[in-house]
Amino acid sequence: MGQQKTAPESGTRESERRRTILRAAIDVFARKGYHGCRIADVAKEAGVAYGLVYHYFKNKDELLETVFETGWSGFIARARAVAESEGPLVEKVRRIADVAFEAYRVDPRAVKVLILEIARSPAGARINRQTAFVDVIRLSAQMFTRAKEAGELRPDVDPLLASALLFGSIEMGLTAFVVGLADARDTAMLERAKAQIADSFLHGVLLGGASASAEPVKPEPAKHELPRGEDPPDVAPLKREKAAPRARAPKRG
Amino acid sequence: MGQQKTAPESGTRESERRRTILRAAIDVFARKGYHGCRIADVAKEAGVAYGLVYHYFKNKDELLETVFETGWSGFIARARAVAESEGPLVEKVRRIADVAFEAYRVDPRAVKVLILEIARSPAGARINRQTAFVDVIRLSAQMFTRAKEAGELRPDVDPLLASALLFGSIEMGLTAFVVGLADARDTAMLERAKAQIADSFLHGVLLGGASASAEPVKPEPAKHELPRGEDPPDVAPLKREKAAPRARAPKRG
DNA sequence: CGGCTGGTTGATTCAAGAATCAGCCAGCCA
DNA sequence: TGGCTGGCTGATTCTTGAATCAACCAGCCG
Repeated sequence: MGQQKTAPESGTRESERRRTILRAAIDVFARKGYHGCRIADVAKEAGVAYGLVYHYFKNKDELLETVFETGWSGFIARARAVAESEGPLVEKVRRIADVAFEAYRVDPRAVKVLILEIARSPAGARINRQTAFVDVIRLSAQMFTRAKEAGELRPDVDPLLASALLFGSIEMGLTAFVVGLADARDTAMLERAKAQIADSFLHGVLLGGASASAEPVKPEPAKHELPRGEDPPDVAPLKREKAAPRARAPKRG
Repeated sequence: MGQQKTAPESGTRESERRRTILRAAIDVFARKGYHGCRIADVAKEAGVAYGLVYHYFKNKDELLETVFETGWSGFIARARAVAESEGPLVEKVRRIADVAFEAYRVDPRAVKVLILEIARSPAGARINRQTAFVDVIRLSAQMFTRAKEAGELRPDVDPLLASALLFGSIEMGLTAFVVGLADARDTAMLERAKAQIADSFLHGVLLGGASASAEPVKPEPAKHELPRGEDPPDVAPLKREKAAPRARAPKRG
């Protein structure tokens, strides 16, 4: 009684429908959060019958898990390629930032789900969510260890910590966009953010203080400071969806 | 008809029971996550009848909200005090890192809940969870803006982004402990992490490259590199609790 | 001492929503 | 054309767990 769920057709060409549903899931998760939405929402978003979701995915958890695997595995692969490549640390760090921001550019919703729902919260139980997160950090920690042996790193810098800090910076940088603190439509801002993350990180970590070819990527020196058009949009310019799913009976109102 | 729930006695001396329950909630949330636990778990942990939880808290959400307010407001207050104080940026940044790590030292569980459940996830709907998070970033962004005007910051550094990066680093540094990547019982490691975060961040951001009085706090130059006793504990040394709450009927075999 | 007050109990109620399943229908082969 | 296959449907079932509430008890006051 095998699962005919995966790939009814040839290898990569999994059912069109399955992908539609997955896509819808990403969107809905991004909008309402994993716990804040019901399977019915996903089905509706996909324009598909409720039951069909269960035809393609064992349960809600597997849905999230799949979103995770799909998105994360791609990122890990790219990050690993960079981390294990040859070349100066400076380059690698910049390219890792590239990978992350490119992922965001291509599919912000997916990144949002990855960051908000999966990377942290003990939400979807199943897979090694945390483990996976930890994996990337380990991966890049090795990179730093090698860099350190090669004398590219300040000797007092702990590779593991450095790795954590790099991804912390990247993640929080992205979070700023995800959460709406910064305007994600502002491409220039994205570019600047990416550059600044790599730069800030490197200059603090590299052996030779503020040297090490600071501006290689962006041509403009320092065009605009706070790229958003208006001044700081009060408190939170984020979308602020419906975001109040639970709380059925307010006890004594 | 008013809520006799809060503070049946004098102001600060809220019912002993209430605090017991709150404490239990923090512990259980930290262990299983907000969505992964039932009120019954909290009650059991507190050694208290199920119904009593509802005597002191309107509902599950309010419980999380209270955990949030309790923990976060303290942190914000301290962070604000630092950010708005007089003195060189270097000092302030170091003190902010202090505040965060001190909070962790005092009550790691609470910090875990704050980081994993509240700061990010669209979990507990109610309060401005995200807003609060955003607030701190704004707060420190102002600090950076002023620093920049005072010429303490590289001119090409965006204050908002810098702020995000600082907290990203701090948060991810803490997450490393929260998640078990690093051993939280290793006090030296905590100290080093704190120092390294501030240092790395500053040197990349400050006007004068790698200058600016690097080692003010820690006396030892570079004692141990990877402070954990053993070598990298495979994949994930984290507690790995039960962490598989959902998934009732596995459909077909 | 007897009855009142308010913290405490936990079985019961109830709604949400995950998962199921009995079929429907479109395309295809004989 | 008739019947078969398998993707697809969505009302129905079933489980979970939040929230309620009627009763209980300990101390206290009159």
